[in-house]
Amino acid sequence: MKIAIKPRKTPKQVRSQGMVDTILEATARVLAKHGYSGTNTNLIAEVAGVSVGSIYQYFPNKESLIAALHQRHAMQMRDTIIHVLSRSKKTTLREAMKALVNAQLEAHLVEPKLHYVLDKAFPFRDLRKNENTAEHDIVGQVKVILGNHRHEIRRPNLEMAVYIVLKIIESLVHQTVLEPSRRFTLPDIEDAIFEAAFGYLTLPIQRKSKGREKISVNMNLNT
Amino acid sequence: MKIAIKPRKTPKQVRSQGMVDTILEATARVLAKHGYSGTNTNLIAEVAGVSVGSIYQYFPNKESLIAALHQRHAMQMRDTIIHVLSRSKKTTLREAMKALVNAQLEAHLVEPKLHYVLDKAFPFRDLRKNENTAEHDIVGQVKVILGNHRHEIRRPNLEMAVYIVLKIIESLVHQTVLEPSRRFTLPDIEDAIFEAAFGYLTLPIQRKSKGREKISVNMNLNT
Amino acid sequence: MKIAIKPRKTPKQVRSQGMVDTILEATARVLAKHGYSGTNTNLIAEVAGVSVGSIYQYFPNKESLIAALHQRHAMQMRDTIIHVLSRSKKTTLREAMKALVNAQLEAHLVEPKLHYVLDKAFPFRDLRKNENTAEHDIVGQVKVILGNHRHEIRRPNLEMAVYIVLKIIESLVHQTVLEPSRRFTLPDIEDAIFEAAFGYLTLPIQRKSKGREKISVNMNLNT
Amino acid sequence: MKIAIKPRKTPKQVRSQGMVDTILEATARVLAKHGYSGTNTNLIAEVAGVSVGSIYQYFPNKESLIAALHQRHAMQMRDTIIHVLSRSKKTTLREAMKALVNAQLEAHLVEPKLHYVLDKAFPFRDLRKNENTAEHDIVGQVKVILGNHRHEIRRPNLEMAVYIVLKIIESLVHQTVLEPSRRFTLPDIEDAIFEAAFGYLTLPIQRKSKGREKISVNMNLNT
DNA sequence: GATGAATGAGATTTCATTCAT
DNA sequence: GATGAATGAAATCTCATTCAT
Repeated sequence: MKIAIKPRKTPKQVRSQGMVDTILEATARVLAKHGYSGTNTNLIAEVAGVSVGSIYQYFPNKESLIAALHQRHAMQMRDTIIHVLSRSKKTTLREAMKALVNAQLEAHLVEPKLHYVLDKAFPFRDLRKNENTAEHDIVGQVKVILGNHRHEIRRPNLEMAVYIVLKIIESLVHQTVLEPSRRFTLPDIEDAIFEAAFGYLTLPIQRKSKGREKISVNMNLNT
Repeated sequence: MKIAIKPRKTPKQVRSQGMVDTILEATARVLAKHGYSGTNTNLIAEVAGVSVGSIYQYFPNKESLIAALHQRHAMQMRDTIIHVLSRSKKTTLREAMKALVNAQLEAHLVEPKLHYVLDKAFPFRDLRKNENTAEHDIVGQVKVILGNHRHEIRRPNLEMAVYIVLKIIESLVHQTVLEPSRRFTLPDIEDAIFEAAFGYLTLPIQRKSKGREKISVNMNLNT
Repeated sequence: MKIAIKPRKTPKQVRSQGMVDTILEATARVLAKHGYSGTNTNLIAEVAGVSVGSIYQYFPNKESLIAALHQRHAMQMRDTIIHVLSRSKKTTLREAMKALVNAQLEAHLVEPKLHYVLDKAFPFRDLRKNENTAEHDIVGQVKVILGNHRHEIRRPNLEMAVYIVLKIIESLVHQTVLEPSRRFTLPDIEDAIFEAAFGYLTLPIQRKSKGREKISVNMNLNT
Repeated sequence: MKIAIKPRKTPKQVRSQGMVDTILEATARVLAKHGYSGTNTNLIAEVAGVSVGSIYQYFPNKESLIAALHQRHAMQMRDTIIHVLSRSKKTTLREAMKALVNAQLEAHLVEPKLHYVLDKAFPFRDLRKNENTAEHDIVGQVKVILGNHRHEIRRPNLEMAVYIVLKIIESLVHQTVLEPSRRFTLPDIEDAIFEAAFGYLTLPIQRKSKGREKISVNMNLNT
């Protein structure tokens, strides 16, 4: 079960980079069309108009191929989001949050089916570390923006506020994109996502109710 | 790809029911330990201490096996949540929401790795219908509770409020359980999830900003 | 390059043992007919009249299959040799050595082409350890026999004499079988092998010539 | 399976010859390090610091590459042995045989692992003809030397004596080099090899035992 | 009903060889 | 000549499913 994940070559020649792109593009198409378990290297090669051998010229195995695709998408998303955020640095918190929600949603709506597969069907492992760079960059940007509006925010811990706000947006965006509601329109949902994020940030502090029972369940995931 | 999904028989004999349980239990264990792509019927049979043939006695194929497991978990979760909600019908909105968050979290913390797989790596779309019964029940309960506190809730569309609140809680709970943060404690995250839900419900209405640009991306998932 | 070598199951049911035998038989036939590089699992399965899957039911990979065959042959040879030796325990050293040479030769002449491949084309690794049991048994028997005739033997170190005598016989037998001479008859070669072994054992000791230059080449094989 | 075996060209340019050497050197290294089945042209090219294409500039296929290496080694060994033998033409039989054993051993100790592969894992039968020139030369030299000491040698057939003596030495040297004994020192084994060869040559003739049963096994290798 | 050995289509991966640059 | 990306036939191996016992 232990498999190399890194790409076999990091090709720097123009020709090779084209090959890698072609392969990843085909992988994305196949993944989006046939789902994870319907995806196989021969099909990818065929769709890419390339021979199977070429895939293994650049990726040591199927997993690394999907991992690379995953990483590429994380990067693309980060770029989109960072770009949008940078445009809204000087606006109100409200506008900034709206822009953030909108950016996330837009980024995910580009290839929703692919996102679905990449996100849902991805055989876990902690390849997610690949995303970390991307996520780290996003967190940094958001922290700056929330910092700029510290006085409007009611949460005492800014670090946590950033974490939770991003999770709220990310989670709801995923839900929206992956299992779109038939009952509500996208703009309405977009508004709702914003309201959840903004509501969280601005909800007045409440003194803790004492005596409330707390969870004491074992959270060990390594069973 | 067209496969029967319903279990082959709905055994009522005690012994058979035991067999089915044993198999589902093993499936859960294997799924949790090896992930979706590492799960195969022979392994399940081995872990169950049963022969492969017996699996096919009760399930027409591998997919139906996982579907049954999925359904079982949805039922278990529904029961947990309904139970908790029923206890908090007459309290404040705040307390009800806290109870709801707590119930979801508790329900998911029981077998987090399995939840991860069932939720993330689940390759079917349509089988989700299985959950619908369960989800429908939950939605009904929550609508009653929110209805009981309609005056505190600022969202004009109650249907949507129920949908979004449940998604907020579900999404954040999943996130929390599947990729637990190392930086924040579980109680703090639990509070944050509550604040997101409660903040959303109670955030004062804002008149729509006019001229805001709207998303117009094609959301068609069937490419 | 690290591959499990042990058989996957050590089947004890009659049915399974038959399968394993069928597979090994087919492997031997294919190996003998097509050589190592012409041997592949599909061909073996075909020749065995069995499906590929069945091979992998009992052997984790191709190598282990050939290793098992190797081991089986080592065992068979040991049995043959031990049997012959046990019949000649009370004869003269001369007769015992003749019997030993004859036994080795006979054992190897059964399936010479297979021996060729198994011995020559075997991808090294130290799977040879499998043979060790067999070899150990043979060494033991020969030591007893040489011990019975200690007074006729001129070599001071009996251990070494056993080692060298066995190597002489084994080496020459291999040579004879694997690349049969077109110029000399088998009986003549058999006599010659005996004479080499017997000559070695009975050659009068010569006091070492001093000052002779010795080899000082580095024998490290792990480059 | 029918493949041209001769090198594609016999390059006489200095540069080309350097290329061929580089390739053969790399082939030797790879073969010694990874064994026959672990050897592939891409790896050879990489180790040689040369492109695969260049290999096919000089060798029509992989087999011819290994054949060329094989031939080169046979030549090198012949040169070493002929050289040593020529120095000991006028000495005693004993000294000559010791020199022969020593020469063989030395020649093989240079790259034992490579010898192992070339000797053991070599999959061709017919290519051995390449060696024949070399072997023929060696046989000739040894025949001269044994002829010079005909009176000391007890074997009636000199041709056969030469054949067997060479086989004894070659076989035991191979054994020694390929699977070095942990129990005996190299000088002791060297002495033993000499004793085997010398013992064979000088063992007094014994009148044939009459009624002894002879082998009558079919030696046909072409099954 | 239960069993599990057997199946074989199909997936993954390798590597000798070619050929455009 | 030299290069090495690309090829694709062929090899290895997997695993859902069947069926004789």
